[in-house]
Parts: sequence; structure tokens; C-alpha cells
Amino acid sequence: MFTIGKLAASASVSVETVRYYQRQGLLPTPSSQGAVRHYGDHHLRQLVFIKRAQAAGFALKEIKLLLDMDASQDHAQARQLALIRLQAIDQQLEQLQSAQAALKKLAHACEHSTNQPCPIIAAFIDGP
Amino acid sequence: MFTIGKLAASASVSVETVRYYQRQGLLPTPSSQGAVRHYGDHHLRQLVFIKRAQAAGFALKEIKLLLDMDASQDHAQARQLALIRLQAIDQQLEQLQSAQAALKKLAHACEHSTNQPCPIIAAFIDGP
DNA sequence: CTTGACTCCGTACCATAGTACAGAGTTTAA
DNA sequence: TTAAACTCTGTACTATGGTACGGAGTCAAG
Repeated sequence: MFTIGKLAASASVSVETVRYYQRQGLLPTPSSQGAVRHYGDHHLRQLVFIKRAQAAGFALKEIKLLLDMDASQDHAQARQLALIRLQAIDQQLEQLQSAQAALKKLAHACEHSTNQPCPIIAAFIDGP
Repeated sequence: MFTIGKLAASASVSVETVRYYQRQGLLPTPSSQGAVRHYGDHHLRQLVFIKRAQAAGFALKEIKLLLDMDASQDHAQARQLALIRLQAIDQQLEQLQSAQAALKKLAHACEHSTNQPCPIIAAFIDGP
């Protein structure tokens, strides 16, 4: 059993973040026996779940959906969300890779030229 | 010579976006000869520059720096910014790739299992 | 010469993901 | 037992990148 401070520390988030997730309906607020609320392993697991899903690029809204699907055992929907996320990741990867290639070329060109104007800035002005 | 509407259309952004960039100091506001301001090729090029730099992942603040560096011919600083951006891109690529791998495995597992609980959700709960 | 489209300017609002803080009450360790 | 540390609640504020809108003025075509 944790207090909110211990729970937050255990998941490496701030107390404010825990409260924020509660307000957003991502994390249940335990009913208080007395004045201070107490949290269990379930809360910690759910908080860690949120952080992991976030690392996979899910927005908090989507994570809420995933949690709801968990509650309703809705496999197919969860898989759908994952596939949509995968598509978005594919796109982001492509964009990042092309930006990376462009910037690498530019940084290299910049290094090996002393002439005005700067190749990095020129490239964005003139286009690829 | 464009009016703001033509300028915005030429760069495929909205008039509001142009005004926003002006407020942020990213795009100069031409002095008005009369009541309506007129824009030239320079403005269009700068607007397109902003969009290209943005596509390479630069934040508007960084783009403002790049523009200032352009004005002051500051090669070295521009190259520094590009290298920093490249590092960030490397990190983002790594994170995205690991999220992609994880999600792919999960979507596959989910497809080939009818058992409760959903592997996607379980994986985020149990950890990698 | 009027009607409709466009421009100007300021201000307010949106989503996202938190962060900060005030003021009261509560726990805990010395 | 008292002082520090923590918790509760509500509200306000942050950054980022815009979007929306009201009201007034202006420009161009019919």
C-alpha cells in the first residue's frame, strides 16, 4: 500500500502527474479510508502501463481507450489501435529518415565549405 | 507582389498561420503602402523555408535562430543546430524503431491468440 | 455604386501533457 | 509535542503551434 507520493516515485512520475491522470480518468482514485488515500499494486501496474504505452507513442486519449478495452476484454479493438499506431510510426519513421538524410548531407556540406551562403540555410531556401 | 491571402495560398498555409509567424518574428511584416500590405518573393521564400525546416523537425524557435544566423552569416552556429537536431533525430528513430518492433510483435501475437487476456494490453502491463 | 470577397488588428480559444501553487489538514519522527 | 514532510482540493499557469472570430476598413467586378 502506497500513499500518492510513494506511488509516483515508484513509477518515476511526479505526484502532480498522478493527479493529472486521475483527472483524465486514466487512473482510478481510490476511495479514502480517512483523509489520505491509499494505493495498491494495481494502481502501480496501471501507472506503469500508461508510461509504457506512452513510450510506444500512444496519446493519453488512446491509452484511455486501451484501458477501457482491457476492462471490456475487447481484443479486436485493441489490435486495431495497435495497427493504426503502427501505420503512424511507419510514416514518422519515413519522415525522420528523410530529414536525417537531408540534414546529414547538409552538415557535411557545411563542414567542407567556407563559402557564403551557409549550405544548411540555402538548402531550405532553395529546396531539395 | 502578393496580398497575404495569395502569399498564404502559395505556401499552402492559412492566412492565420502567416499572421502567427509574423507575431512570432519568423516572417517580416511589410510596411503598408496604403491600407493593405504587399508581399514579395522574399516573403514567399522565407515562408517556404519555415515549412521545410519544420519538416526537418526544427521547432519554430530554432527556425527563428536559423533565420537570424542566416542574417548574420553565422555558419558555425547553423551547423551546430543541425548537429543537435541530428542527435535528437537519432534518438527519436531509436525510440520509434523499438516501439515499432514491440507493437509488431504484439499485433502478431494478438492475431494468433484467442485467449484472454489481450497480449497487447498484457505486454504493457507485464513489461518487455 | 453597391455587393461580396478580401484585409487589418486584436483578442480569445483549441488540444496536449503536464506543472505550480495556495491554503488547509494529516502523519511521522525526533 | 511540535516541526517537518507529506497529502488533499481546486484553480491557474506553462509551452507549442496554431485556429477562430468580431468589427472595421478596403478593393474589384458587375
